[in-house]
Amino acid sequence: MCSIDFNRRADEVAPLVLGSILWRGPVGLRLTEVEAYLGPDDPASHAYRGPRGRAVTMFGAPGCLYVYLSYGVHRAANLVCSPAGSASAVLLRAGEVVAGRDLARQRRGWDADDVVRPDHRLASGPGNLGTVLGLKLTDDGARLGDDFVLEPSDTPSRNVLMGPRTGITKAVDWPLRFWLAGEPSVSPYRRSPKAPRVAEDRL
DNA sequence: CCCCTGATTATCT
DNA sequence: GATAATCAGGGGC
Repeated sequence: MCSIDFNRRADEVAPLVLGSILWRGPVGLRLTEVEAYLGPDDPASHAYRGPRGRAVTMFGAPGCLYVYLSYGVHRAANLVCSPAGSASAVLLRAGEVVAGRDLARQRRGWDADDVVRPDHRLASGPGNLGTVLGLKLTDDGARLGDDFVLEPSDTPSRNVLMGPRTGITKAVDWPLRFWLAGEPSVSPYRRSPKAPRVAEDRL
């Protein structure tokens, strides 16, 4: 098991973090779906317009958490990549709860024995993943190795698939979404209803 | 299964 | 004022 080099760009880091376990207290999450955002080069990235507002964190130290408020409701987490001063990040989209199941279900407001809501949906989607980890906006900028710990998988994942990112309206066809084949926590691809119908926004 | 909508707030135009 | 790296729930087929 070698630790992950977050000085690399997010599209290189993204497939490597799949299968590793993100710990936050008693909750352990095996990452099954992520997306790369490439900073100033990427019109879909929060860092597209430089180190301003919430995007400042993305230009900070690699290996930190970038937490933002999504649609005014959810908290989503990224792993900051690229050397400080530049910016890219890996958005955590889904994971499998491998520890702390009771607390995870409690944070989702799910009864422990609710059959209609299976465990594999606990951390499916960026907002749900953030809820399961108990993310707060004050976690923005947190460094891995303290409150949050990333435990790399001992063997590189060999069942990584790649495709377009979901829910965005710019650069919609860039293949920067990575996931593990056959994982039930991975949600089916959904193109944004507002996305252009032709790929007219490629560079 | 698919499509549509409301909720809620930081950021951008 | 509009949009957004979302989610849950509803109605229709």
